[in-house]
Amino acid sequence: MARKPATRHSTITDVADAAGVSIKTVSRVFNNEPNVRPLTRDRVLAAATELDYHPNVAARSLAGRRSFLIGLAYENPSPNYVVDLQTGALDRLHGERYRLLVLPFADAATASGKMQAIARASGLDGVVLAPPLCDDAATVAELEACGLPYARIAPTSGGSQAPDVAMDDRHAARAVVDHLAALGHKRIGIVRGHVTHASAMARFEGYRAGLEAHGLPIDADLETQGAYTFLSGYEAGRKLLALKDRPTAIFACNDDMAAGVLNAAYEAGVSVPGDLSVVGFDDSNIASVVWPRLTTIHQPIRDMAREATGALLALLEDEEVPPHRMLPYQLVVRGSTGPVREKAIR
Amino acid sequence: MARKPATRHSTITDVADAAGVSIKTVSRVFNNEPNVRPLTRDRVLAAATELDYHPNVAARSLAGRRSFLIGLAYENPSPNYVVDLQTGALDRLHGERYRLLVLPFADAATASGKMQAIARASGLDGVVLAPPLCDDAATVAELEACGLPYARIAPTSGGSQAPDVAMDDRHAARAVVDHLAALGHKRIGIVRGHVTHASAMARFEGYRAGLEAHGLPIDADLETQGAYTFLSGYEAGRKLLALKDRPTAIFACNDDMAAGVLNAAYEAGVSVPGDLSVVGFDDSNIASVVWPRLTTIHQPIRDMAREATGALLALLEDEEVPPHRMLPYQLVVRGSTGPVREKAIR
DNA sequence: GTTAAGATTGACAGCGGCGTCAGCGCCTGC
DNA sequence: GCAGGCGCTGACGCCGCTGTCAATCTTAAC
Repeated sequence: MARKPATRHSTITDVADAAGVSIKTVSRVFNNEPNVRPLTRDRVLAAATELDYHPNVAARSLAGRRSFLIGLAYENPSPNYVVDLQTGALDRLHGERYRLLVLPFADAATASGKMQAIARASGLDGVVLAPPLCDDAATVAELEACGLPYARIAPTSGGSQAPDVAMDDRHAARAVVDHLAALGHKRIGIVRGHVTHASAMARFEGYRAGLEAHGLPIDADLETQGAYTFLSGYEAGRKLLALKDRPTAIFACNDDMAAGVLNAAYEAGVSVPGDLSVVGFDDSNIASVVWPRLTTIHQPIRDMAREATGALLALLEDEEVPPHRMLPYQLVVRGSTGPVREKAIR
Repeated sequence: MARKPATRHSTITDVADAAGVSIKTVSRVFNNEPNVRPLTRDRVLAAATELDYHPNVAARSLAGRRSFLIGLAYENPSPNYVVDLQTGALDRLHGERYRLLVLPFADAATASGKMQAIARASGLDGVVLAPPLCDDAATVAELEACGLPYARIAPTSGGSQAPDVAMDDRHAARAVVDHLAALGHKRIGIVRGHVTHASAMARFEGYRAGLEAHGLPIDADLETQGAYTFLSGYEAGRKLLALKDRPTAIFACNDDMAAGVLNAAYEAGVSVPGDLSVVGFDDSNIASVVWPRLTTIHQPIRDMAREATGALLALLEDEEVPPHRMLPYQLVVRGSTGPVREKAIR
């Protein structure tokens, strides 16, 4: 076996002896149980500090039948997204006893059926599900079936009474159209997101609702399909820019695709934002690294992850949990959008 | 407490009873201990399958005095880097009993002194240290002091006999210069990395060595200091492009800074790669998202993380561990570099 | 056929906590 | 002054598994 530290850590028995109480009382103090006289509590705490006592996680897990481990499951390939997710979850866990296990999956199919095995193998107390995994029926059903508590981030499918934290994709997409319309754009193209992401549909609906609200016609030519990847955005951009009556603005349903559109514009010699305004979605770091920087919707991913983790903790502690929460988004206007040029120069 | 699954999981005793052996024998089978007759082993395995038995992690940890948890500690802010790191570590852990806890730190100062507390609180068996944290003397000393096994990824400071896996930064930087020199560049600027990253020094040395090898003069004006951030790259780029005798190529010591240089070039009306070649380092996804795509050094981050994790596991299992490993890098040539233009047009 | 060295197996004592329940002192109400 | 109730505390039995060590069974050499 591995080399062990020479120092033997003190145990609950040591503390009990030092404080002149029983181990049960020490246990009470460390678990914030009621019915411990303040004086006794202080004695225990003092002894614990003195001995540098820290409860043994494994023993607690074994006796208490809970691991204090929660999983963060996702299948999103974007590093920025993933890190935001993790950061949010860790934010919430900071100072708590719970620890975080990251559970990346290649895709929903991979996750399906394995969730329970993983949860058991790792002894998870609960799971936070990020999109689009949180909308995978099989995965959710599996969790329900084995009774593992979970919370979801920005789910779009219902049918679960687990708590969730979301943002209003539809409304945000609508805000994008409002922004473009205010700049005078009348031909606004869209690069839709991957169909397996339910958010893609919400954004698309918001786009259409926005057009209608501004009295703009809906034109199927302006609606292209992407897959949330840079390449798909690039191709969609080429297609849109090749139209005889091309759009003066393109709304890509995430930043990666918006970056792709930007590239298509460079290639076609279309200047941004002079001849074409481009809007992304997510406010990932890509948005600030391309030129010009992207006008985009800032998704509160980190906040959502934090709140969802909080909801899961509440669930685990048998506290009251609000079933649904909606967090605000933000339209971040940068250099990739500008007023429409009345007479396009070319 | 949290709602518990209605099903009670079977225990080692159940399996032992079903197989007609003692619990110790079951334990032997599940721990791959020697001296179990194949026939017995099969009986145990069959019973375990029948009962859907899975060893209880907490009990194992408590009795075996090891948690099967390893930490991945880093302070690198780049999501791409972080995710590569995690993916590599998880790659190696796949199929093992060990699980991964991610331990992000804001900076080395934050990590220092807390490492031991975290390790104890979470019951870590060992830690994988990523750069630049792995070069933080205080952190390393702390781990040594408390006897916690660890492995390092791409360390540049010595003084530790812990295993490490690295790549040859110096040689890679040298390869960048070779590439540029082969394209005819004679004035090659550099945007150095943050001084706290020891790799920054190695890359800088490689750069200088490359210049010397090609008989190119060393010019202090061409050496600028960045901080591995987009913004610092942008500013360094502006500075270099403002020189009266400006460079025809710029080597930025990471991709973020290279993206910044690209932006500075756009602003200055300098075309890339026509008037200026730009090279990055890391091959993060930024390299493929900017325009033109970056010629860069592909760092085998994922591979290094995988190997370092493997080394740590070997350490934990008391196996033989090669103290140092060096993994190959790769020069990825994309659109941001080209032959020097004899007469710059401007 | 006998015997010592292995190979195989099991009994049992923890690992370090938490849950249960009983014990005891003190306060309240009558 | 007494009974009942509540607040506080401790004894003790697990939780499910691994380490130790002794017991038993094989196997191979003599």
